[in-house]
Amino acid sequence: MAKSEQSSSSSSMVDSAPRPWESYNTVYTNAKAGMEGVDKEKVQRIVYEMSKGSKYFENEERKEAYMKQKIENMRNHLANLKATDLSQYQRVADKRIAELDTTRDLSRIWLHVDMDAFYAAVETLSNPSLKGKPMAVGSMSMISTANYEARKFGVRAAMPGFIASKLCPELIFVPTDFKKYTYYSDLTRKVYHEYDPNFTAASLDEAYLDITKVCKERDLSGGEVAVELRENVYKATGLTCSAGVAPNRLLAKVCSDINKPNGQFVLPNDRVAIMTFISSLPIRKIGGIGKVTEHILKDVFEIKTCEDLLQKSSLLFALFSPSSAEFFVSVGLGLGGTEAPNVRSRKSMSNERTFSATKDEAFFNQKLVELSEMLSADMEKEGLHGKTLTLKLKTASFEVRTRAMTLQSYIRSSKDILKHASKLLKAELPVSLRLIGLRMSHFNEDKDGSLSDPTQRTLLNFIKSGESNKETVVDEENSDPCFEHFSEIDDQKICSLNDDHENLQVIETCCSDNNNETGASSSSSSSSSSLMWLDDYKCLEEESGQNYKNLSFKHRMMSRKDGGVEKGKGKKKQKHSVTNGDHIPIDAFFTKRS
DNA sequence: GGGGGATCCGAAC
DNA sequence: TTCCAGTTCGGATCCCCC
Repeated sequence: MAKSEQSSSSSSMVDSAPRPWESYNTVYTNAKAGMEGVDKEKVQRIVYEMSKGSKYFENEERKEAYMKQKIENMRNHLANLKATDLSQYQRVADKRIAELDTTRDLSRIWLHVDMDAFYAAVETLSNPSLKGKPMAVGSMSMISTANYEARKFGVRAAMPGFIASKLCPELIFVPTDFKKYTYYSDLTRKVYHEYDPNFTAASLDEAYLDITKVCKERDLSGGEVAVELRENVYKATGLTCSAGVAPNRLLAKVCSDINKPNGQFVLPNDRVAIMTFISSLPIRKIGGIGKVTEHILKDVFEIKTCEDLLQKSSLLFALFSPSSAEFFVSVGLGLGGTEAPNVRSRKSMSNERTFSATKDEAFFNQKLVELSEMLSADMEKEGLHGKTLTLKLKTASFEVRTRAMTLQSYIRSSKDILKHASKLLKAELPVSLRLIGLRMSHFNEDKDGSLSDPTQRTLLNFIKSGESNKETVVDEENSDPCFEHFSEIDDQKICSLNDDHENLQVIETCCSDNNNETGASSSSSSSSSSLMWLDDYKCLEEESGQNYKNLSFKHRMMSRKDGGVEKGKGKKKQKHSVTNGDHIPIDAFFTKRS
């Protein structure tokens, strides 16, 4: 454990000296595997002190103020809700929760594999002298990943190297070598293929496998398959990985993080076990809930765990869009994707480069030439032509701007890209920039003019179209982009057409059953003790000292007195006034400042 | 009023 | 000393045009 040599640790600090770093929340202070026991306050202080006064810091402050305003607006809106509105939203929420719960599929066994500190592990493999030493892959400006020795100092991915270096002066930097990582990634994928030929690679070091079939055929449990697969990955690569086994992908992903590194966790295909597991799970553990969403849910609704998402469901339906609210409650129910995900077609392709801030237009033009050539080459590799070109700029003050144009015809050549990109850039001059990027979207594949895989059409599109036999090329513009999180929910919409719902009772009964049931079991220990999450760390139920089992829906938020809702005023048009029954989309709470 | 383009934000790795 | 990435995708709103 890294010891703080200057100030004492947060637990023993009792003086009232100002500690401004406490409110400087960066992603670096969020717990990540291997970072248990890190002196969070020390990390926060160092990051704060090294960032203070920089343009980056000023931009972070702007973003923070923006988020605070948004939270304030949401609170105001919450206060304006009438009791009648709330009970209406409660009915909507309860109905939806009951519908979602009836569509739960416990028939599949999903496995999520995650290589341990992948880039760092590969580098150590090719240079064993790095073993046991704190090491990061990346440069002084940015780190891609850090090994577990470095994480003990608070060093982690996406942290600038100079800050990491301050946190851990002995830190060894190794430049990134994607060729190497791709080679090892391919080796792991060969192993995955043996267990599920249709596995989904989420990145170079992560994959989802449906192991239902292999479990059945070989009469093995999910945990046994995971053990074997991890051994085979190790044999093939010399690298360790962690695995999570669960009835759906969302839960499998959460599970793979529990016993990292070189461990695994199995969540049984049992409703009670799932509800118990999910109930005390911090919302930030869920893929799709990041820093901002976590902040909003905590500050506005006092939602910290997935159980809270169910208990505050009426408020979520009142203040978020239906799709967001549905996502939140489905998380509260422990639902996730169980069908093999559709093969997705590429939506966009981009590249961008950061450099020292400058106003040099000749330099900008040179960058545009390079980016155009790179983009053109990448598009050629995949046989794509694009119609919409987006120029991305980051100013010296870290403000991000995008400027897009949709052309009459599809283009690919670097000459064409450059011509249009230059036009877009010209309109922004003069400007001091630190990044330029180009993105192409709205593709037309040039192989045969159709999408390569007709199954790319999402179920939602299918349902929405109301046509079951349409064989024409999918119109990408009409496809709903939200199937990533909601595909399973969308599936469920098909069977959620009846209006008479007493199903809530079912949930309450089942949840109260939790009182006497075990939640989850670790494959290593086969322990039947319930797992609790406290302050981002897991512990046994007995350790928590909290009663987490009450999933009752009785705790309803009381409506508060009406108050003025300040609407966003900014570049964009103001939203229409709030009317009864209308949800407020999240961005409506923004008060945009240029 | 709806569709689609433009823009921005959030998230993940 | 160094001084905060790159890529991709989805959600949502605004705005213009038909």
